Amino acid sequence: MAGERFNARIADAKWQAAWDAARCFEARDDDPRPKSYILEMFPYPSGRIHVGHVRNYTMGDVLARAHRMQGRAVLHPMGWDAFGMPAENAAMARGVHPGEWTRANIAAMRDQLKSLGFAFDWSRELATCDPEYYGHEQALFLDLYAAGLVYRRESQVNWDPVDNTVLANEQVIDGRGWRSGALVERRKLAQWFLRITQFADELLDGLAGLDKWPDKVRTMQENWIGRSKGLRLRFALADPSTIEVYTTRPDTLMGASFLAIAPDHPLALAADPALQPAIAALKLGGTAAADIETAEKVGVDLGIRVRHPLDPTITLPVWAANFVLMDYGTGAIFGCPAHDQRDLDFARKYGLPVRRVVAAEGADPAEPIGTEAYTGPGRIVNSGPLLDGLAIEPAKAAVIARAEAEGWGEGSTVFRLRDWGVSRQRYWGTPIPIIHCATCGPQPAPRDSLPIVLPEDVDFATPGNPLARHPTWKHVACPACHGPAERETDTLDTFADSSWYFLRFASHPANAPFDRAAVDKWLPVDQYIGGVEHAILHLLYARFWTRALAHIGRLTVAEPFAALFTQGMVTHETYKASQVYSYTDSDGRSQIGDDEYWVAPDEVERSGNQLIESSTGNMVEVGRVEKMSKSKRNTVDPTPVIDQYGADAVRWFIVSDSPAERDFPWSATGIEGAWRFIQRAWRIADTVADEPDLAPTPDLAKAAARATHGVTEDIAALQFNKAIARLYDLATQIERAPPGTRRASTLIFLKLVAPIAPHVAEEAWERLGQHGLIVDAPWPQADPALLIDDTVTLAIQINGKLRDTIIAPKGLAREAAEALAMGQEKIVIALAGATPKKVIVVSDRLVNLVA
RNA sequence: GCGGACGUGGCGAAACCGGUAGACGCACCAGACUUAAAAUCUGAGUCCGAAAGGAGUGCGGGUUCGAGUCCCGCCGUCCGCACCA
Repeated sequence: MAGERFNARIADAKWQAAWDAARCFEARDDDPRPKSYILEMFPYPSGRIHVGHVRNYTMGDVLARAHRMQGRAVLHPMGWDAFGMPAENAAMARGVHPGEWTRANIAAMRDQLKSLGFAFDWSRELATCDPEYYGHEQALFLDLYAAGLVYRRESQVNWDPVDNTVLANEQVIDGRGWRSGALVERRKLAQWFLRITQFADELLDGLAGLDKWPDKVRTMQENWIGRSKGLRLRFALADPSTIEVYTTRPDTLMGASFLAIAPDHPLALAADPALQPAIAALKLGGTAAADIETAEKVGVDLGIRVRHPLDPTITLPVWAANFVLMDYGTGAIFGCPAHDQRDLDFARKYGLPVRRVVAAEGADPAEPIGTEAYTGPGRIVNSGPLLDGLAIEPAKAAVIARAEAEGWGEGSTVFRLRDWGVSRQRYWGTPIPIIHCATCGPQPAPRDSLPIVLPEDVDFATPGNPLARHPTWKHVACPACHGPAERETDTLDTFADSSWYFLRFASHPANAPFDRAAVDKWLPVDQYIGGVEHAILHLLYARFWTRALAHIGRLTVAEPFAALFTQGMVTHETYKASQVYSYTDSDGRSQIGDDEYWVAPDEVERSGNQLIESSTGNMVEVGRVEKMSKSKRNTVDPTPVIDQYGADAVRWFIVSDSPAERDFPWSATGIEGAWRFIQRAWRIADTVADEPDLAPTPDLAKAAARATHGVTEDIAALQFNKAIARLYDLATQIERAPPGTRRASTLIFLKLVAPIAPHVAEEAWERLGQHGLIVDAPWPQADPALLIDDTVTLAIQINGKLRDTIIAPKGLAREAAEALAMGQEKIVIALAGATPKKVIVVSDRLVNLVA
């Protein structure tokens, strides 16, 4: 195709077929070269690929392809996180079976991914909704069960009292069920838990070794696990019983003015029947932390009084309160309004006393607390001889020592981290392999009954879990007594599916979840890439499963992801149109109103210097650049863009400009710019192909070496935007070099481009008469001698302000640099005969004359 | 509410360890080529100012010969919060 434009449509298909035929991207377990496991977080098959996926997988692909050219054995797999709520929502809304919906989505999305030419090892593809996958997950669950890492207890869920169903947090909108609109309440249900807290110390301490993780993610996990030292103490009631409370601020104990317990605390349930309706009202609202924390703090005085452990003459009232949860700690707290904002708000609302017990250094201990709790440092005041005058930390120690000596409490380390509730009252998930028997209790399902497969004939006409109401599925014999029993109808949280998929990619035997030797070869993942929204839950759960499997002897590796990269979101301008209409108001007068609505990018067109909506001609205003979302209609489907510009332009654009960890604004003009560069890269090769092959000029050889060095570093650091800037530079240098001297540099250029834009690189490689595929070509090496410049530009400053620059030999001595600077005409004029008081010379950088 | 980040031209950004702010790209403008357009190439391009010069990295202070970078205090925006994935 000499002299013609690069035809992406033809080239994309041609080279994708060539890579397929050569099975380029299949990883071999017996490959002796150094391994590189590159993994992007696998997608939920929601229907279509969105540009966020394209960004994520392009980043991983560039790295995988570069590593491959650098001579490593690369494992770069892809699969589907295929269980989840949207499939059931589709089933309810459209009557399609979740499995059918999911598999159709997978087929469509796989085609889309293939059209982008990603170097995936498709032979290892998996979908978590396949019994071949989730059966092994059930086996692993039984292993954890046998190791004592699984247990069952009651826990709160969002309950919709109209639909009689459990709601996910996202299905609770402003405290109401999303379908019924009923006020949601918190209700208790027996549920399965994984004992992640047993690994709390390990998971926390293990973060220190993850030096290739972003600091922010490690900090978030640290705070999430939240190891703290505090005091578990008991307040005595009038009768011999006690209420147990946990606090991280035992130093403020003398500031306690009330106790608050969860509305479902045994004492609250045992309170005066007349109070029960008020107590029940405290359970309204969702279980999400943000809902609970931001809801108005309300409570009910239970009429119970407890004695203060440090001063038995003080009695404190016990309240039931909506912000205390039975699931956290002991389900009871002591309120110290002076030094905790939430307690202060509560105390002010109900007229409870506020007693300052901490004062800043030098501040008046009698200074009353206003509307803001004091949480800063200082000394203990108003707390009696035991504590007054102590700093906070010694005061904590003193209270703990006293509690332990007198037997009413003990110091303890607690974690913010709670055990992982994995039960979901839903159909489209991995069935929990447990059988409930009225006589024997819960029994693990027999190994030879795995996989326990989901029934296909289910109905979604009514809310609730279709597994529970299926006529036959749950009825089985008890494995112990063989009497009639019932299967667990809860399914596993989909986070369980994504907690070990990276092991199954490394090794996928039919008769076991994975093979240890193969996993040991490939793990840990050398580079994991995904959205920062997974910084806590998914990454913590995956770390936990890996550690738990190592703990029970199934694995050697303890940490699954050696390096983590969290990429930013793809954003787009939003567009709003307005529709003017007239109506008659309640007084019978005619009025003009206007409705604003969102317009999709492909419905916006330019008309003069005005934007209009194509279908209606309504005026369109450009709104903020925001995360792509269906509600704002600012999403872009990559497929038409690939059809128009080709895979390379899309890949090039999506990793250009914005640093990978930051948000990336997609724009129609941006993709055109990328497309122009792909054409330019082809044009360079096409032109150079017909030229003789003479030695490059020194300048071009240097430019190619600099680009090689820089691009290699930039790709390794996932700084694709910088690599791309260098490639633009090198393209310019090649274009400006004398014809006939640029063949070698062009070949280097193409190799450097290949990981990002592999199709045009192959086409150009072939045009230049090279044998074999460029994906198999070795990565270029930069000659270190070419990276060194013999001249530098020195900045000359007066009082730190730039006055001139000079080109000087590299490594110039400070006296010579100073003399050179002082001799410059601009400097002589600026100094006007004055002698600098001081001269600062930074070698090969600048001379600063301080006047 | 709690936790974590981010903030540099019209826009996306770059700036090694505190040392020439704005590389590279997008958009825009001017020019070349063309009968014309597209494509391509060349150039201008932070702001104020005619220029000399001055100001300038969210805002206010500080450290330093020198601050986008370090410190203190604000403001704004975004993300996560355990049943969304």
